[in-house]
Amino acid sequence: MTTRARATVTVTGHATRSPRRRGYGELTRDEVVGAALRLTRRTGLANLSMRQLAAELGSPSMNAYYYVRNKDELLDLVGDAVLGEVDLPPTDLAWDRWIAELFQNGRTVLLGYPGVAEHLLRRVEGFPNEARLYQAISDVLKDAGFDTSVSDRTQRVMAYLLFGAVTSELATTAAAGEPATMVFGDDDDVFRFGLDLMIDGLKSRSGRRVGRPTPRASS
Amino acid sequence: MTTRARATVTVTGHATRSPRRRGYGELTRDEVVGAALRLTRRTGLANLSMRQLAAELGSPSMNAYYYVRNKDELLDLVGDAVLGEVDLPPTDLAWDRWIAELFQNGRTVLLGYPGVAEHLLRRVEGFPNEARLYQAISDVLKDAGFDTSVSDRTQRVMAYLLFGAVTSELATTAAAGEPATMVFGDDDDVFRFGLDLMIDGLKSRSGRRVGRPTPRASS
DNA sequence: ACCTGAACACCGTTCAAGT
DNA sequence: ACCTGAACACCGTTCAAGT
Repeated sequence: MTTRARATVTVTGHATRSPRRRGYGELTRDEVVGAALRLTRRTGLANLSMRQLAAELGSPSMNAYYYVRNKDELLDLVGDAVLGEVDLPPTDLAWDRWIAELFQNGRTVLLGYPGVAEHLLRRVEGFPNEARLYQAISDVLKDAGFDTSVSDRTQRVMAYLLFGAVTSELATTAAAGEPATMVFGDDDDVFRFGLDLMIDGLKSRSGRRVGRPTPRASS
Repeated sequence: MTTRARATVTVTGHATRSPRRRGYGELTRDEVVGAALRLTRRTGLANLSMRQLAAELGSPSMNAYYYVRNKDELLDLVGDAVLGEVDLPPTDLAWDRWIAELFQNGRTVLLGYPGVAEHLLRRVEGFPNEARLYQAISDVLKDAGFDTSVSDRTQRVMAYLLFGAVTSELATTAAAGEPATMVFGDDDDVFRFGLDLMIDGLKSRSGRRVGRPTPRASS
């Protein structure tokens, strides 16, 4: 039913242009999302307003609405673009290490965009980069011998852990003076612990495949 | 440093009074929180404004600010009051069943107050009802033979799962027409699955105590 | 001690009007 | 096709002024 095609925004994020004033017709949907990404990195999604976005675009008013139906759609695009920055671990890893690494990559990326994890918790639709990640997880878990019901539930449950952890971590570090001065290197620890708990739980399911390395083929 | 004592709000939630106009000096901090709880049940924390709160209190303007420093403090009180509605499972359960039941209780309660799980993700301070829950979890895990480093991390990680799951579930059911008509009885399934994964992971830690029922004493 | 109501500086969104 | 700027209906918060 969506008329306007949903472009696979692959904005480079930090690389895009600065607040310089635009001429007529020089703006694109990707630049709007790019500006939103920059703003999110700097001040967090919670402090991103359509008016600040206009300022970041060098536009005197609300023409971003020409490229985006409403703010929520913009945030969806931002969220999916951020997911696009999450690298897939090398395919020759054993499934348990692959999963752990993927979600740790996800955490690192999301910590750089305050508020995005929180938004992703409320918006799960089928955006392209999200679909890419979920497909990859499915493949890996299937190769590891888990059936789709296990793999579907695993990815949802790990996403809850990831988004929940990042949201909470960002909130508490922000509450105690912005700089990374905090004692919290143990946030990493806690997240890793949660991941391990789930992975160990998976291993104890479908009994075998506990110690076996199971390196997967390249195709 | 906090001058005004933080009362252990134990508001009954659904039982408190309706929008009738108040006289002079009839308002209390607990009634403010009670009104906020009612509003949250009905329309969610996201749609709770200080002006609507005033209306719910039958007050023509912003006198709620006399009882609450700002909106965030109000939301903290609401959050902790909601946690106060979570019942502790009977102490004669084995630790793994106790944990599972507690978090399922938590999920049920939080699903009744849209937005509260999301708020709790950003605010972890030492409120009384939250402290009660965390203390209870610590005790149970300690009795089960886990050391404090495991138990501390476990409760954080399970809280992430709980708050993340509830936030996501509420968002997707809200996105598809409010009534509980959805096919999602499997939200329960997914959450239970995540809980089991973590509990199984715990069991595979400190090797033994896998099958043993370990009923705990009454003190 | 508690309550009022107007004010300030913001929001998201819409829309006639411009080029 | 794209951009503007004012307008609408909201926000959270503050504060002089009332009782």
